[in-house]
Amino acid sequence: MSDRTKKRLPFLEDTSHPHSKFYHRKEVPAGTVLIREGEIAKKAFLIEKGCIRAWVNNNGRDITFQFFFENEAVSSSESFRKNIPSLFTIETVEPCILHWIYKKDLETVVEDVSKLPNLKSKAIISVFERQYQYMRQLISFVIDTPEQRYLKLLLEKPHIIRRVPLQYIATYLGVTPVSLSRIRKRVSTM
Amino acid sequence: MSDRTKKRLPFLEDTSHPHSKFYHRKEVPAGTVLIREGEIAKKAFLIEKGCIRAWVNNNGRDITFQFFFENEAVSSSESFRKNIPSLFTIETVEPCILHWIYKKDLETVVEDVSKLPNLKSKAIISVFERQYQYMRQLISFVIDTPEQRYLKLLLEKPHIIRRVPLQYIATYLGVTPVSLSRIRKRVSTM
DNA sequence: TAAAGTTCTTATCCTATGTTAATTTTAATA
DNA sequence: TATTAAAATTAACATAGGATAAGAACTTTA
Repeated sequence: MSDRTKKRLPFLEDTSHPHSKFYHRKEVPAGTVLIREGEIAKKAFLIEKGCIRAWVNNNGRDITFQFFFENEAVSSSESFRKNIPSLFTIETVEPCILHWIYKKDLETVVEDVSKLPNLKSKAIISVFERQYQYMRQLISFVIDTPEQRYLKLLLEKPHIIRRVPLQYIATYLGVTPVSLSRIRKRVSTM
Repeated sequence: MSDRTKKRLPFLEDTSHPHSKFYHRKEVPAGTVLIREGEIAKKAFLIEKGCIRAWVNNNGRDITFQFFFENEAVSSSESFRKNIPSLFTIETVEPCILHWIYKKDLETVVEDVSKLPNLKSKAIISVFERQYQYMRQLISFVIDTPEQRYLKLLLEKPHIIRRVPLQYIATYLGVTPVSLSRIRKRVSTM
């Protein structure tokens, strides 16, 4: 019997350790949804044991774009930081032992960042922003075709189309310049 | 004449402002390399004016995976943080006005993170780590075929292959389960 | 062990992209 | 403005991947 086909375990008692770094600990079965797409994340998780995936719904099919394993931290960081709906669902793939902390308990971290001297604060915030952009770009690669990525770029970031040579945009979209040229022709005659 | 086809400007004098957030300011022509793939980043940049791309060399061809514009911060953050060779080149697409700070001047930021209480430090470091993973995954999408991504996964993260059902791995690689099944067959008979 | 359900594989057909090369268009330089 | 160079488009061909459906293999449950 492989790890992932073990019988789903019942929830165990909460075995909180008030002095540990993460305050809550629980075993959950495979297939447990920790954060659901569209909801606002209230917890951040640390995986003691098990495997988790992050996925987005694309026309009714779930598209996985990230896996997490032991000793990795997992949360929908933009949702968590900004109180906005999560772009994706976080779900266990195997039965897991998880630690988590509630947003309110972690909030001091986020607040303190903004209290740092200006430059430091800016530096850390820019890392968060960059991460968010990378994630969105990655999700676009797993759910969209090159043509869809081009159309999104045209709609969402027209300044890139205007200011950047086609050859660079092509590779950015994951295709050759020749193919992007064909896509543009196809799109313009629609 | 479009922005990007303006004549390349000569380097101007350094107009440092000791009391500004970023200490150095310079105009550079289009096509200027700010950080070269394989070198260790010593500076972080802020774009006052212009456009920058990040690209990786793939068999002699450059593959762009990110653009940066006005008021965005740019650096090879892993190279910067860990003194390791940069995975990519950072190059101006248009003539740019840039501000930068040297690593040694910013080092207090990074150091201070590690002096934060344990949990805060861990949280911020995990954001850096996550960003690095997103970036690598993104680069893999722009430079590799699905088959190459599968082979890399097999080599670099065999635990994912072992522990995760094929249907999830397929979408993670950007293909359908049917296609991944074909790829596995193709690969196993080589 | 048998039955049912799920996951994975295989087959067919179609289409979009890669590759290479030639041509046209646009931009840079004298 | 003329010349040259670079970038973008187009054409032709080969191929990998998407969609759908059917079959095989594997798991779970009774």
